[in-house]
Amino acid sequence: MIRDEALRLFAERGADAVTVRQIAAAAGVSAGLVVHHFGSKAGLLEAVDQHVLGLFDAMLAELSAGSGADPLAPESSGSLAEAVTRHLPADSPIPAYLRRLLLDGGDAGRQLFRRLFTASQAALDALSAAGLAARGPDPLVRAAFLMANDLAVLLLRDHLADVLGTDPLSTDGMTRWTAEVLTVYTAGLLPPHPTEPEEGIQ
Amino acid sequence: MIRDEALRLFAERGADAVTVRQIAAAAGVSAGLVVHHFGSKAGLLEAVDQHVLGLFDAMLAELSAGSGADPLAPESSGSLAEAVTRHLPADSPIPAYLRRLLLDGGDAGRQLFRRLFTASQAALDALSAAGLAARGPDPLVRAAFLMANDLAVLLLRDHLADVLGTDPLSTDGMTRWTAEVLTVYTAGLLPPHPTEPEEGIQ
DNA sequence: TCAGATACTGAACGCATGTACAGGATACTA
DNA sequence: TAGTATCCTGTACATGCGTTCAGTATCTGA
Repeated sequence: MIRDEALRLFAERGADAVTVRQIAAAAGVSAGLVVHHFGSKAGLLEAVDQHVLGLFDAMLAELSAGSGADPLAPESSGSLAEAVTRHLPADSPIPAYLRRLLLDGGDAGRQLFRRLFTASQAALDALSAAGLAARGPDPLVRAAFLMANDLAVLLLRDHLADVLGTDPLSTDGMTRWTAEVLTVYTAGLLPPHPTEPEEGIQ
Repeated sequence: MIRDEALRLFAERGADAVTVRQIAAAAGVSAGLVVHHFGSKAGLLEAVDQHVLGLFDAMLAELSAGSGADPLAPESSGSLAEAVTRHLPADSPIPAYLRRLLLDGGDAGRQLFRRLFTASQAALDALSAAGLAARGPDPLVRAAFLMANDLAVLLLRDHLADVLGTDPLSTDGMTRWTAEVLTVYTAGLLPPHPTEPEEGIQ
């Protein structure tokens, strides 16, 4: 499928760096056909954007539905990264495309971010209502902070994998990351007992 | 100066989306001169990369030196965003360029990220030694988490400004953001008293 | 069977790009 | 004042881009 190959290449290199001819070659067709089906490269890009936004909406819906069912599970803190890891194969181009969408994507990116922010606010409110978290002195900023922390994993995936030695979106890496994040969110950064020294790890 | 105009345009639109002719026009010279001075567009890009990396190193050095002097100050938690805000004019293209460097920049980006990660580890160690934070069960991940949270402000600046109504790298926005982050890092997300309901704000 | 829609190709076009180059202007040295 | 290095311009060129288009194959329905 032309659109899937375009999605993969756009995610990998960015839409500007990919030529219509490369997409056509990857899909095993001629460049003319790509334009014939989508009108133009911009049309193709928009089709891919809409496709990914659709997938994402489905994921987000399932995520918030799931958190209603079991708000005590760690993933109900609204972790997009975890939802991505759980619903998508390890080599899916979707995470990278979401990244591009948030960073380059003009209007689609803003739409996506706003939807995420609303979801993050709702998640924080739900946790607060359940007594599992406080909305804090500045709930808007707290919701944004939690969302930004979550997105950072997506945006910095490659760099983090580089320094940590584990892809943070793999099952193992996610577990490791989530455990640490949960520790901080539960008790903050402070040591449990100020007089008792920490064990030195690494 | 040609290099400064290139820096500004690269930061704004990304290196690939800027032409040598645009840079030349912005600097008030001919396209030929740009190539004459820097050999090629790639050479210019490398020169700008090195320039920004140099500026950044100076900032990082001053940051860690400052944290040694007063490790109790909020900014000594190693906040890159705050260092950027403090040392650079509000309309500086440097934050946006750092963003591009981390996201697109191949080798320079990786270098930058590694340097940041090392600094983050050192900051966490220093805070731990001072009894102000724990290295946690997985210090590597904790250092990465703190750094990623910090970088997220840089990477998502525009989107955050959009939903919050304040540029998080402005003085006001930074104050607001830092206060909330410090609250979470100090006490976690949990409400101070489980039975006592939160005040509803917003 | 046959007409018409649809899928598809390959060549061509205009355009913008990075770069090369020949030469003009300017400044510095002797 | 003459020579020379440096700064700088405008033109030109090859390349690769998105897109157009005429034409061919393949499928669909009556």
